[in-house]
Amino acid sequence: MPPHRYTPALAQSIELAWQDRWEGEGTFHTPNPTGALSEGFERVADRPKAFVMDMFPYPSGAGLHVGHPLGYLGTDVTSRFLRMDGHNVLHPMGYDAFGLPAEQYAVQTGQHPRVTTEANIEAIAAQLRRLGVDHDIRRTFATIDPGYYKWTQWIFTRLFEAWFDPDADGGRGQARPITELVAELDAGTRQSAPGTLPEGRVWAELSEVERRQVVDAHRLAYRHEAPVNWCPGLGTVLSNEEVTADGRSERGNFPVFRRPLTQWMMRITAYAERLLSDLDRLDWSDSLKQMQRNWIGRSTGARIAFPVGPESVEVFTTRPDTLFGATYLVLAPEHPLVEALAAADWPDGVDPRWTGGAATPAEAVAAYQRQASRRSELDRQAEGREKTGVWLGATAVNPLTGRDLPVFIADYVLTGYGTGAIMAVPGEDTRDWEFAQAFGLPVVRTVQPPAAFDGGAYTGSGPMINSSNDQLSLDGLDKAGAIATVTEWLVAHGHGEATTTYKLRDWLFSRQRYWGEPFPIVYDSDDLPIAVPESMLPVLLPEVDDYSPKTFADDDDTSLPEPPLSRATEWVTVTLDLGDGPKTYRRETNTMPNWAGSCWYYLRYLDPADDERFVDPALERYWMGPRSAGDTGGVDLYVGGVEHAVLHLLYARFWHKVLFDLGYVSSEEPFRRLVNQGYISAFAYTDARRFYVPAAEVVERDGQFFHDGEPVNREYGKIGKSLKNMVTPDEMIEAFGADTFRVYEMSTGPLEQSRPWETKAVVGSQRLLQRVWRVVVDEETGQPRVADTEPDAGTSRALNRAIEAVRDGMGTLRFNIAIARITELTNHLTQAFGPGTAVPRSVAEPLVLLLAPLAPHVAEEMWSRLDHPDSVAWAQFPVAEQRWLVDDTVEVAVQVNGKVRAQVSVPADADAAALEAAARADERITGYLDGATVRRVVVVPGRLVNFVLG
RNA sequence: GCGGGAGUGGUGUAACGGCAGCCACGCCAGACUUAGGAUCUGGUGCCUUCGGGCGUGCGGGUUCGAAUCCCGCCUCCCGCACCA
Repeated sequence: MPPHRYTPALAQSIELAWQDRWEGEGTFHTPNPTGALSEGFERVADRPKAFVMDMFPYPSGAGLHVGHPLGYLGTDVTSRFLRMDGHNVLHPMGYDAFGLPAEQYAVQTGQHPRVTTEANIEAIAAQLRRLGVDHDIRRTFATIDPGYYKWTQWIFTRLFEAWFDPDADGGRGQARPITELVAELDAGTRQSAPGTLPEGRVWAELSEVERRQVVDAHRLAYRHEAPVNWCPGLGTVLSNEEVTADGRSERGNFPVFRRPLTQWMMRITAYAERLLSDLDRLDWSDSLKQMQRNWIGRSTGARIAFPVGPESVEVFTTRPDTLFGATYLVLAPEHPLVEALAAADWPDGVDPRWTGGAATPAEAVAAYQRQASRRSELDRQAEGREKTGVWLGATAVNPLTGRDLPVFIADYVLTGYGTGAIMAVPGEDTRDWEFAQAFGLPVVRTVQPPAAFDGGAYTGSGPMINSSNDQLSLDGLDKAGAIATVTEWLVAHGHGEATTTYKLRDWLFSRQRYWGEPFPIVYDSDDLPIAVPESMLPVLLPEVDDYSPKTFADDDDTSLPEPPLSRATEWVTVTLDLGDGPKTYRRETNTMPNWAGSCWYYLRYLDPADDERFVDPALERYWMGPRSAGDTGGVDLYVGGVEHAVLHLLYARFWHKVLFDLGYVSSEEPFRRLVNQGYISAFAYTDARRFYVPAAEVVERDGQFFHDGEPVNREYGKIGKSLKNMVTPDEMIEAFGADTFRVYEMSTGPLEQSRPWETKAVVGSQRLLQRVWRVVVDEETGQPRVADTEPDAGTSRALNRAIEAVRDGMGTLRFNIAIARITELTNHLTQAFGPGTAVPRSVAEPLVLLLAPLAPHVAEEMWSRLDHPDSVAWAQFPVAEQRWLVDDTVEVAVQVNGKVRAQVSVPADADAAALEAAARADERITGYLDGATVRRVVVVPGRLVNFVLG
């Protein structure tokens, strides 16, 4: 074998050497325009900035498999390309390190979570370094660093010290400091939000404590008692986003129960409209935007009040047009008016289906409420959609028909959505139809179904029928017209109003776990919360003897949360001087959810060591600020998994908008462009007993698969230990080198696309790098085999076409295209400049530059051997010369009736007439045209000629 | 059920409405070799009577021309799911 062949061993020694040099020289240090990291900024001052980021990893301890680096490599290639193409590029990395998995792993191993977490971080950092990524490691931090979570706590205090003014910013709504609310309440220029004042009281006459309670109820971070998701198996409560559709925890898959508890909430619902409408301004995939839209769940309709005796029940409906068809009302079992509305006795002759077998309405209600509260979401699912409920013994009145409407409670109406009460229209709603069938309730159709329709509820469109009284007629109108007409009537007569509701709920923010940010909150002698002042931050997580949370049997729904910090009694009770002398306070013992740390980490990369503020505003403007009027600003490219569609990405957008409203950031959105990288899966194999066998040991013969000579069955799935198809980057780097691994991962498809892993195909990428190496370096001497000769025209064309296509592939994250064009160029050079023929330097150098973002180590080595002392990372990326992108002559297809029958070679600038003449001159074409009538000739210069025969 | 996305060789994929399958894996053949899981060269959609014919999930449509645009199906993937 030649002594200087690009073998895995040579690749590895090149890679390790360059990784050391990059670190030693600070090659990837990104200068800030100002402040501590501004050294060297003058070098890049005239460059446009580019902020490229990955969703930072959670250091789990399970180790990386070959799927994990895909996104990291995608941003790395992009970042390196942009740097070479003249940008000041910021490509940082950090670690999301608080949270349940680290804590649970620590519980298993008996180690403090910090110890295991830091070991895991170190392992991932080493793997990332070995991949050759160009992170500016001076900016790396973990969310568990006190210097970081100090500012997470500080941002929490900003949310605590703010309220949402729905009238601000021209009715769009905006966060404002809470002190301004107090001032307006004191001045009498503002009424407190509905439901926040004690019944029948006014602000001016409240006691100091009562006033504080009213103010607390307005805060963006507030305490609230409500049914929450209690997960005994984890010993903590969870947010809606952390509970799966079948009522289990996303982490750990434990059952979740609804229990009323007092918890910290974040008023994300105040931002529902802005979170929804600003999606239109973001460069995100349609599917991701749609997921957020669905989660926010905006629907427009009307609130309608139905009198029930002395009370009034308000319902929300998106179909006020069907009001003439409303034949009963249903309240959620937990609706606050249920007890007040329940009648004392059943009337004579009550339908037995309506009573639940109880002697009185009150008993029926109590029994049904108990049953509903005990049922977990999972049980409801398991029972299917059979409708249950009981009658309250009360009736409402339909404001349009005057008809009596029996009022039921049923668990198919949810407390949390709309008003927790509905008007039931069995003619046009499937759920109401099912309930009406089960309870023998009348059906009135108000939308004319098609003649052939013979189903139950008709949910399609059609003209209104049966919808008139002496004041109003909707008959014959379409849906939109009927909604407008009836809403106008309801408003005019005081029965209701047009309104919008959202599925989005406020974000449950407290967790009863140890391994999270402590709340920067203390309680005074009135048991009311006070924010810890900035000067006393961070509130450090105390050392405790037992950091594991108290967990319970998975299904123990009677258990109550018990935060581990509550057992740190010396920490909980604290004496502080908050401005009125030293007093004793009690610390909040909940911790924040692990989403808190990832809500703002992108900002901290900009100014990682700042102890005076969470980020220097000048740095935020430089890296994140809007570029033009109407631009949201934000990170220029954010790459990560789609699993964060409604968790991290919604929470981070919410915090960012609050920071924007309060004037701390200039950008309106955190992530201007977002791409979800695909997943890498792999084949797995099962033997006759259906057990998985190690995939690496399976051989293929004639389309069949064998393990130890026995036939096995091929499956496809997630890479991991359980399917015995684990492949790690370390193995691949060991066998091929990091550059080959990088090129292979990038060559298998566009970044967004999921793809299978195929180890045997990696050799193709290795061959490519070997061919490039052989084009540039003499395998016998190790010297460059270039000369200052002029390339021929064909080579120049091949080079410039490759440059053009590689640039396009880099910009659109289709690195597979870039690699295919580099391969073509390399193959051309291999053929054109065989052994003994020097390669023109003006071609070899651009080839190395094109390859540099994808295979940076071998590119550095070749660049160096081509006598360039400086890193290729800062070399100028090639720009195509236009004159080589157009051919002198082109091959044009000649079609007859749309079928290609010949090729003719013509000058590239031949006009339509010349092209047609050339086509007619081809003897195969004359054969077709002889004796036929040419009805039409379509000529597209440079592309084709099509003769349409009659 | 609702919403979103995708269906192209044995495989991963590529094609401004204009020559379908670039590039790679695999496979076949050859060269160089003591040897090859190295390297290089050539071939490789299917059928074929060697003229050609057929081919982008299925069926229609628009167009001189459709993988691409439109309509209706089918299949797969993802998200949501008693949200009024």
